[in-house]
Amino acid sequence: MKKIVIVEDDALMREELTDIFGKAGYETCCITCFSNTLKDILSEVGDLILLDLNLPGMNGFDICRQAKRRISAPILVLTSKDQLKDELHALQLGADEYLTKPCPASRLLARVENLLKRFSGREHMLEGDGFLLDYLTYTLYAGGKSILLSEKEGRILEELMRYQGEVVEKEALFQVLWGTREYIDENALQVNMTRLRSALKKVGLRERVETVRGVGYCLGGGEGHEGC
Amino acid sequence: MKKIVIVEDDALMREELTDIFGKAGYETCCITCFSNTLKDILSEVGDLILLDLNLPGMNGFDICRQAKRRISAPILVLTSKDQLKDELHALQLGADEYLTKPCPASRLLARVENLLKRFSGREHMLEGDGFLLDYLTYTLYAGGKSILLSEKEGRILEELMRYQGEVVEKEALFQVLWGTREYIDENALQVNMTRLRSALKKVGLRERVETVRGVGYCLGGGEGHEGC
DNA sequence: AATAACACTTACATTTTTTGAAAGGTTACC
DNA sequence: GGTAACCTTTCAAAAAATGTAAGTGTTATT
Repeated sequence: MKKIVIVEDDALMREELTDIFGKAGYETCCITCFSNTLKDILSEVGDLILLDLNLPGMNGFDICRQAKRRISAPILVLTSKDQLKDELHALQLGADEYLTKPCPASRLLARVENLLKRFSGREHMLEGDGFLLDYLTYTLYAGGKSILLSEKEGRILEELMRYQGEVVEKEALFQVLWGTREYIDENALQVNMTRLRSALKKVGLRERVETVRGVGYCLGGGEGHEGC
Repeated sequence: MKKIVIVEDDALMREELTDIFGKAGYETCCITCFSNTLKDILSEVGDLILLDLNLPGMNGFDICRQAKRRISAPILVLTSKDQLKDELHALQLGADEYLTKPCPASRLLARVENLLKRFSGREHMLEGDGFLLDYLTYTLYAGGKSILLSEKEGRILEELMRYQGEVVEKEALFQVLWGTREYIDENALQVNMTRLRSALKKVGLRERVETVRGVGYCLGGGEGHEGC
């Protein structure tokens, strides 16, 4: 049973949505407190996020962008903002569908189903800037190609992607790759980093992994944006 | 450069679309003769199909459904049919997006970009009944899981999927796996078939590969439909 | 129901791939 | 220009994929 996470501040609307999806055979989960919305969304494991943009005291667009970076579930924005520029903005930030209220239940359901279908099999995908990683099999998709990474290569890339734009310390990578820091030669990490870089190069992703001397590594976007 | 296949009977509209996408950096290709539309669509290798539903002398819905079965590119329906039921119908038949005319160029472009992004990395996916196979890396997606198949397992499944519902002869599989029939023990195929089946079972796909005694193997749907 | 032909499964040996150690080269910074 | 940090290549050990072998199960025919 697919689970939908509903992020909507209007209690009445929330009830209606819960009802619609309940009847259609979905499990739902509502976020009702908006003091820590993003964290709450991330901690709920759902198959689709239904997001209102008009949330009390915060920017819905920001939530959309941040959530998209961290989770692989599709985001459907359902909002009363019916301006074209809002739609374009939301889509650009990573929303996968944009519907305006009022919206017939049948359309909503059809679009939800459509999204879920499109994303089926993608539950384990992390999105990077111009590429995708399946972090179960370490399959890397980019530039119309797909290649397999070895476990170590894949695990490194996964970690860098989860903190995209931030610096991941070498210590953290040791922990992730070997579960410990002890008895591991630093060179082992470097060798695997070299291998990852050359794999990335094979699919046209050059110069993505930056070295931060003395600290660790950082996955940058194609060209300078971002920065935590 | 991404290529968009435009299926639209109004010449003026066609010109406008070509212009819009051309300026946005896409390659376009228009189908102008509608005596053999489906075949023409299938023979064009594009990254996205832009489909009008009101085509002379034929049912746009049918085209949508048929095309979806055969190609992996996303289908965007752009039509003047603004009835909700048409939208639902098209989405159900496999359309990936549904927009009604008139549609601002910016919205069209945003949605197209969105679709292309969603489908990037899926160029090498074969669709089965309830599962997907990346036939470059032999990554199998099903039941919310993804696993890697070994080369032989993957190559067998790929072949069976390409002739889904039909019987694939053992001879054909020998050819596909080893490039020849000679000097290969039939048991080698059987062992790999066992391994494939157990891999399928791991992701919840039981009893999919049927044995046709004396002839070969056949990939059936979940339960009885299809048939050569 | 006995037989023979075909299909399936498991264990093991061979080959291939992944991985870390070693050694030498390169780069950034004082 | 010297030093510390990082990168790269090569090689050997460990892990995974694959075929062989041997035995078991199933089906069709008599």
